[in-house]
Amino acid sequence: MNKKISIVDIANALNISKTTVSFILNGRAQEKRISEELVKRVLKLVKEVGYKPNSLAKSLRTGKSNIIGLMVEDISNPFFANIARLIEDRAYEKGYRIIYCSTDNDTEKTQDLLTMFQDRHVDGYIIAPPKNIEDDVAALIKSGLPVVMFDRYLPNVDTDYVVVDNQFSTYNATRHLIEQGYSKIAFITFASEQTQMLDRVEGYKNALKEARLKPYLREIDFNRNEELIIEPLTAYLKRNPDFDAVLFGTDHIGTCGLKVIKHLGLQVPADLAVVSFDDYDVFKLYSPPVTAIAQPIEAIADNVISLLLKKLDANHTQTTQKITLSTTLNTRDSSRSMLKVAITK
Amino acid sequence: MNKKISIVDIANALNISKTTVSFILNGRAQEKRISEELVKRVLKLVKEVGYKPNSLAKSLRTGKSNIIGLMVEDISNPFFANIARLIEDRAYEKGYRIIYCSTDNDTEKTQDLLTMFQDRHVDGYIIAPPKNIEDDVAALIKSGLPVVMFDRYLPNVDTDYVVVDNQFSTYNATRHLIEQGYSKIAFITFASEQTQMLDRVEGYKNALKEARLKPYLREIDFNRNEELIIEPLTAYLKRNPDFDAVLFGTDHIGTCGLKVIKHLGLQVPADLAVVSFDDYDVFKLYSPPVTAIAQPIEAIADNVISLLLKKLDANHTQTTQKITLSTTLNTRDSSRSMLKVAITK
DNA sequence: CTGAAAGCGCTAACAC
DNA sequence: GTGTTAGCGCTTTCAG
Repeated sequence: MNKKISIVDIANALNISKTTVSFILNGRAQEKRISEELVKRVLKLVKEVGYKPNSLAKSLRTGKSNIIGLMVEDISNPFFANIARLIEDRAYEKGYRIIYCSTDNDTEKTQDLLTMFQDRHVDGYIIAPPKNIEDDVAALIKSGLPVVMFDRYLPNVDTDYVVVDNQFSTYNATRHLIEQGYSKIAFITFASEQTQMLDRVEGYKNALKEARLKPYLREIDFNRNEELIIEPLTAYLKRNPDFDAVLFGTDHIGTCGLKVIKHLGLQVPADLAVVSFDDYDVFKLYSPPVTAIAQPIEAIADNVISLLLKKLDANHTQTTQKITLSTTLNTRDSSRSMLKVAITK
Repeated sequence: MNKKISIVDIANALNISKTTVSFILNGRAQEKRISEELVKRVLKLVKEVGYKPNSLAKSLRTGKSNIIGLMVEDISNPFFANIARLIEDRAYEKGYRIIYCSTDNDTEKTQDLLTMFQDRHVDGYIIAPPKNIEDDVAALIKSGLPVVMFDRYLPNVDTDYVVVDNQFSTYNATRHLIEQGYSKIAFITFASEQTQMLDRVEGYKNALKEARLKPYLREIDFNRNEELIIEPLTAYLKRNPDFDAVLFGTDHIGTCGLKVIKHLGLQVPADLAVVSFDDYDVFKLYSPPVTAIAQPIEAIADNVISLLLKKLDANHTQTTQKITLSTTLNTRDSSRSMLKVAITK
């Protein structure tokens, strides 16, 4: 029923024109010097009948929607789910609605989604971009749409983004392992050509090079089926029983890694010290607790949304901003030197 | 640039009417007996210039959008995040896009979101309903919109839903604890008047009554700030050192519970046996592994989406369907009788 | 087979 | 101060 009431209906009911109603509803009554009394009558009727302007039509006309499109890699990944949630909250406070989608790191799907967002007249875009999406994003930006990226960025596209200092994070974590006396340190991560992964690999390698140690890098193809991650991981660890420490490149691979370690019956850190990127409950609750690189999720969300809101603001005369936040290495027993662990026991 | 091309442009370019173009684009060329040659020319041009029909305008006209609105309680909760992801996948295969939002169990926010979905001409709704939303959902259904609920349902609204057998699940889990020799069994969960929670409490109570044991129910108010869950939980456990087992009502409270248990230095299951609703990595990886009630996430997602697609289908002459799926109790060491644990060691 | 024209609900010049 | 009117881009009846 509500749905059928249009601005015309309420204009007719009051014997005025829909323009007047439109002005009043859009807060331009003053400006248009519409009598207060009329304004009241209109507002009253609107309340009474529960009239809601059809925002679809509005968007069609204005090109604005108060909706922000958020594209994460995979909403079932805790990192993205948490960020999404925080961004949604912040946006909601400011009167924006968020609609999100998972890109699955699939370029085609992302393009498709981008198109959908675009002709849904989304006002702004927050994207964790998959590969090969440069052109599409560049086109978006060129046509004046506000875009903010996070988690990773596109080196060849000049746009605002919020990322963490991936390179330093793994450098620092690796150094920590070295300082604790480990020397055969593997880095196991997902194969990816995206900035965040490349940087993490880089940081790991740098730390090892500095200490004149040999790197052992294993990149596993991502797969939604966990078995297909666990299997090569198991094989790799079995094939290299002499590793004394391992650094996992993401929370997901870290979790899989723990399963493998548990299954193989390895003692942490005696047989193998462990550090993982991202810090979640699994790591905190594991025995022993796992050292982890914590990303500042709240700060990421805050920065992303305020960057976007700034761009959404009428006077967007600013240049692009690239924000790099730092992570925290939460050291726990999984990576302490075996000596110290023995002592504290 | 793409954005500016409209159906008129392509009609003009070919010197035909936009009607013809529209027909061709909507696969009604045959029906309208448009020459194959023309069809080809149109399609070719469309490809060339990369014309995409503006779906906003299309929706305005047809009232259809091929978009499904999905409202979960909190997207950062793994249960909902996983379901959302699976539903998104299934829908995508069928040509539907999903837009999701978190209701936060906030009635007002949900109403607001519902309105947004509604005038975005969402084709169907998938909702994990918060309380006091009966009227709004009833109105939705009354106006002929397809609605499917999941995780919980509204007893007073006759609609399709997919839930799990909550009552039997906790009954079964509690019985398991009793069989393992535990007798002072607490049930700790979030305060809620929703069907899923009420059923879980009921199942727990029934099992205890059957065994003539006393129930110890503690309902904690939900809070986004984990501290405010951990604190009362800690207090409750400290106040009742004689509990020999505890059943947690959701994954979230289960995770918090583990933190508390770890912090208090309690041995599981010697000091306290543990079972939790929902089965996630944290429980599998904990030492000892935690017995958990696993919800059939894939089946829930499958059923939800196929129910909705069925309703979306033109001939929706069917009555409402209420689907209740069963859970699986994955028994692990956290709830084995202490005797057995000793033996297997 | 194809085209003219109405209209989805709203906004914003432009007139009165 | 208020009303008229022309679209936004598309679908669809109804005439040719």
